Amino acid sequence: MNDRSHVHPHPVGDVSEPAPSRRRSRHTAGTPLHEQLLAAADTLLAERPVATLTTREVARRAGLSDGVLYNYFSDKQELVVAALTRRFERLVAAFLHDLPAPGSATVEADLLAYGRAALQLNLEGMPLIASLMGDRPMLAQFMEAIHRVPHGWPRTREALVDYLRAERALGRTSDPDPEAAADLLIGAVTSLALSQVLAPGEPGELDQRLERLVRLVVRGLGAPATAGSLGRPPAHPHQKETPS
Amino acid sequence: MNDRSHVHPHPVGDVSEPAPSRRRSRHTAGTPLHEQLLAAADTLLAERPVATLTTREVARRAGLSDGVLYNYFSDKQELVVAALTRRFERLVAAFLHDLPAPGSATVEADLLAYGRAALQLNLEGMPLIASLMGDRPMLAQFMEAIHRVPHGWPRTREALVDYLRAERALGRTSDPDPEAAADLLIGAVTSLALSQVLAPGEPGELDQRLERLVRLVVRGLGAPATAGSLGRPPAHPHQKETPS
Amino acid sequence: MNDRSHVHPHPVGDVSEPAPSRRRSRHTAGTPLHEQLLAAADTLLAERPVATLTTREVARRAGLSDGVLYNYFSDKQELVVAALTRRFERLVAAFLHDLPAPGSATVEADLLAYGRAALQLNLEGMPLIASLMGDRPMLAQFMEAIHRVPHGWPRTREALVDYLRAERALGRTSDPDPEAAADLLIGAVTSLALSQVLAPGEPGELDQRLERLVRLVVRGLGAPATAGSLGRPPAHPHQKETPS
Amino acid sequence: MNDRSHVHPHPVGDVSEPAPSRRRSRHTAGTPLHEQLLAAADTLLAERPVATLTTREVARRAGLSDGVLYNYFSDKQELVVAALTRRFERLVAAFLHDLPAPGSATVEADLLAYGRAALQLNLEGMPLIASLMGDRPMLAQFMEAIHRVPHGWPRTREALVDYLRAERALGRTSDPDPEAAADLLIGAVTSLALSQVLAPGEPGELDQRLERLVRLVVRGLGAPATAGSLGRPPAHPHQKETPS
DNA sequence: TATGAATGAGTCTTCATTCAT
DNA sequence: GATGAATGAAGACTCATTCAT
Repeated sequence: MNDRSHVHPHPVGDVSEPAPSRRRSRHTAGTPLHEQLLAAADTLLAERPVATLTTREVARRAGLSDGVLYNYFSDKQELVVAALTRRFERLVAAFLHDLPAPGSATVEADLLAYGRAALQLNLEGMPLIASLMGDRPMLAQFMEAIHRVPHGWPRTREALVDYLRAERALGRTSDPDPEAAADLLIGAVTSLALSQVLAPGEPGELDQRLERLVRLVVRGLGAPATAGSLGRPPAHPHQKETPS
Repeated sequence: MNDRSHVHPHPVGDVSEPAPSRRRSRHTAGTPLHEQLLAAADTLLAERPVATLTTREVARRAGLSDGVLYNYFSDKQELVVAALTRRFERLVAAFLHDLPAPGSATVEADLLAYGRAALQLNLEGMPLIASLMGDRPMLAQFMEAIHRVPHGWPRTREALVDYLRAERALGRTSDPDPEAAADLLIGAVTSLALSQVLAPGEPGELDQRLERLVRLVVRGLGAPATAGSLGRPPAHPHQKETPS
Repeated sequence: MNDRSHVHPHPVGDVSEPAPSRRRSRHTAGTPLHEQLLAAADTLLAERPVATLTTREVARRAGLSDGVLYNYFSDKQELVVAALTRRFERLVAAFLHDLPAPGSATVEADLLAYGRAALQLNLEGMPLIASLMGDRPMLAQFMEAIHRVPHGWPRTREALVDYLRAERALGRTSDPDPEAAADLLIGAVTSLALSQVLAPGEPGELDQRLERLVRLVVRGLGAPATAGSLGRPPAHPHQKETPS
Repeated sequence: MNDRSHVHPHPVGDVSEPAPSRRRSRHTAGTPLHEQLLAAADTLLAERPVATLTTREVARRAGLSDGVLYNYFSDKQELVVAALTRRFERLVAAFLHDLPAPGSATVEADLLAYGRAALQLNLEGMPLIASLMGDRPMLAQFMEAIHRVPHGWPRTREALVDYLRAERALGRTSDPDPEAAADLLIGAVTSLALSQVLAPGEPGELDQRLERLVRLVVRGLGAPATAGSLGRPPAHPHQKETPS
């Protein structure tokens, strides 16, 4: 993890397997058709904004007929939210999968790993969430669903806070406020992802910006930056200035 | 500016235009219809996501007939993007209006002021931008429009970078990388706004998190945190309260 | 066929389809809706110019709801062109159905039979084609469709050319240029039909003019006119004058 | 006129001058604005099918405001019909302008000249008439207008009939039926123009086909074809056959 | 249960026509 | 008269949803 690895360590592509969802409006849950529909909506969601999906297209993608949907979901919205939720949970799970353990490597390297994973999560999750804002009822239903899951969305922040607390306990940082530090790093990553989504640019540049952010955060944490292990920060791409 | 000012120094509510008369009186006070339509779209935009606007509704809100729109805009999209752009520019203008000058107050207080303004900008601007992601052509047109304006969106980041460079020049910080610091603070604010928009919570809490973030950033900048000068977080920013 | 038969030997009136029940009974006798829509457009086309059809009207005529059209055709234009094409092909088929064989009867009688069939074709086909000229994209699509059919429109000219060549081979004419002769007769018929369509007059008169045309053509072909078999040319309808 | 001159001896381009039309619905006639509107509609008509004109476009083209139209015409239709009529009259006038006098040149050359003029008339007039068929009320109004003019449309046929009668009187033809001969030539030309309009092809080819048709007609008229003066008929462009 | 044909409300857009100025 | 802003009816097309089979 010390090298400049990809920003996509855990590409969360399309559908994997069911992960039996909780309860469904009708009474069917892990039914094959139920599954097929979710999977179809899921792949479609990977391609375009929620608002552009049509029930017919989902059905066609699932290789099913137009009407089945209503045997397994009360609504188009219910189907879409379910697919959205699943997709989101997969993203979160991938994120949580192998975060660096406190005490391993350097704090800076750990946070960089964390940041990269978070960036990946945001790059994929941002469009989902953002385009959901165009549909308030759906957003509401989605937020409700996402918070019902025990280790969902909120866990991502907690994980970082936990890490930062542990490092402080280990004496590797003198971080006065792990939560603020977490907000800072998460925020930076969110913002990076947002700008990338709004105006797609070089992914490489993204990583460079991330490194610089992490370095600054580490500095704020009171831990010595081990700059050497990451290489010198590249000259800023936007504005030429000689680093002091 | 050293005091705990509102998070809403320049509440950019709805349009101040003539409040379109309920029944059109064949010209509504000489106001060009162009303006009326824009204003109508603008107020509507303050209420709900772009995607939910219909041409008919905009017209009705403007107190005009269905077809007028096409006498002033080539498209529904053109009208909406224009309204969106205007709204956005108002937000940006409000943000840029009174940022703290380098060297005034403490760095921490300055940054907090900056952060609050940025938070306000994001709170109002986020829904606009986000819901635009569900409509790629429109997003493209909007991004183009927003970048055409000289002191628009990109200025917000530059303003902070400039501030940080100036403080470093003044010797009040030892910030090695003002741009990264700016990204960090902006990102955190963006992220804060996003989470607030997604799951509305106590606005008071928002400000507290902001303060802690700023404090940490200041620490990262190599300037001594003057925590005391910030005092208690203000009461709710949305509802009007007399500044202490 | 030697007598003065009607000009309408194969009246290609409206569609013979089930005469769409006034109120759709959820499937209308198993007839695919595709067919119903086509038939509805077809009958409408028999009544009025293409440009006056509306999707709603076609649907209503078919006893169906507004949107069905788009389950079977990608476009209003596609439906209309399909109906137009069908109608046209029926006309052509009727025309080609019983053309006189070379060597049968006299050349003059054969050509008169041909001319009458062609006149009929033109009387019905002209309004279809002509009003299509007001809609260039549709005209283009129609022309393409019409030429895709193997024995369609172009066959009508070929049929006459073939006939004339055969007669020459039989020695019944000394026609130096069968194609020009065909163009001449076809053209005259087209023109006759056009003037009839523009300013409807006595159909009987039309036939008289046709006979005189044919007689002249036969003369041009170098075959002896067997005027007797057709009776005297009627007195000129427009200007009374006894033929010398 | 003996050489292969252009098919467009009298290009009837856009508007010339007023030619004070008869009576107008209101009470204005040669008024400048009345004229401007007509001229604008006229030029527009030279470019596209009647059905695609909009009142606004006519007004803009005339450099006038949207509403003026209704001060000079009761209707869009009235304006358009007036413009159409004028245009048509110009075409007819151009056609009648210099027809060959009986006894001049050879009959074949004369008829070829006539044919070319007629072809030109048809090439320009066909689209006008044809696209009018898509609008029956307008067609009716147009036909009425066109027949009110003394030397209008019907004159074109009469002119040829007169010529043929004169030639017969001069003994240069033994034409048994000048009217039929006229129908034949006119028809051929109409048909040629129609096919050109439907499927635009080489204009040169058009002239060749015309020549062959004329030759055949001349043969039918009982006048010796003076082939030499026109050059050999080119091998048929469509189907290879050795001329006998 | 699965199908997919059918529905029809709702969207954007055009354009002839009117009428206050 | 001349203007051009405003109207509003009408048209094409989409798509979630229902329901007979």
